[in-house]
Amino acid sequence: MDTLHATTAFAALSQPTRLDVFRLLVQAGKTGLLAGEIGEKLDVRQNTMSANLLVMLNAGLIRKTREGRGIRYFADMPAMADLIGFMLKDCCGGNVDECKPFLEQVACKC
Amino acid sequence: MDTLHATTAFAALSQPTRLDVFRLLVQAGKTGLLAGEIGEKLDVRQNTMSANLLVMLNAGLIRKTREGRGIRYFADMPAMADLIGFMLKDCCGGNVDECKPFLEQVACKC
DNA sequence: TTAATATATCAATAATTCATGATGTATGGA
DNA sequence: TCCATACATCATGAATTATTGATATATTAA
Repeated sequence: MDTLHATTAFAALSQPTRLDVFRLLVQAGKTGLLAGEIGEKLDVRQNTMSANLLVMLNAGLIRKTREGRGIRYFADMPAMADLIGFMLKDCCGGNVDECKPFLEQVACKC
Repeated sequence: MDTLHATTAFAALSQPTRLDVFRLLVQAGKTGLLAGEIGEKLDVRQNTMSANLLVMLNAGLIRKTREGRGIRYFADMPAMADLIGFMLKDCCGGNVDECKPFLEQVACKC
């Protein structure tokens, strides 16, 4: 992870449709979603959705596999973990006490 | 946190100088940094830095307090925790086993 | 092979974002 | 009060990004 990869990823997340797509895929977990399902859920035209999915693919935020006529998309969780790690590297000046309440707030609830 | 706030925050992080600023402030912790110090460390002109700091302020990623002639900036860690929480809401389809390795990767090392 | 379905690509316009020079404002010191 | 320091704002042109209609490609079914 470097600044270029990170800014590209954040740019991909900085557009409402794409952020919605990413959150849907995060919630879908390993099941993922077909491109058509995503477009239908979010009420976005086919070519617009395709362009947005490509932006997210290029940013390394999502992955895809063909499935018959459709293409199934997944959130790339390790990539997201990398991104968060890069952003928060050496956080809080290395002070654990300062950092702890932050970590508790971030922790996943599932 | 909603999609508008989140996309605004990600847009703020999608530009190299601003991402560098945020990471510097994360590392600075509660000490923060003066605007001038930030510009000097990153070799960015005064008005460009001021504009970029304003974008980050408006995005809710950083805070500031006046200190004599200078202005001291800080990363807003609770806001960042909110943002990450919004992005990862109901992650992994609620499946703890699927989620656990992700959490371990994200965990702060300090 | 022909048609239908699912998705991707292309070209073009509209909108947004960026860095910069110039200038304005706030604070502290002489 | 006058000046220097520290930072913010404004206006502008250049570059990037987003959406869309039209079209192309890949897969499956008839």
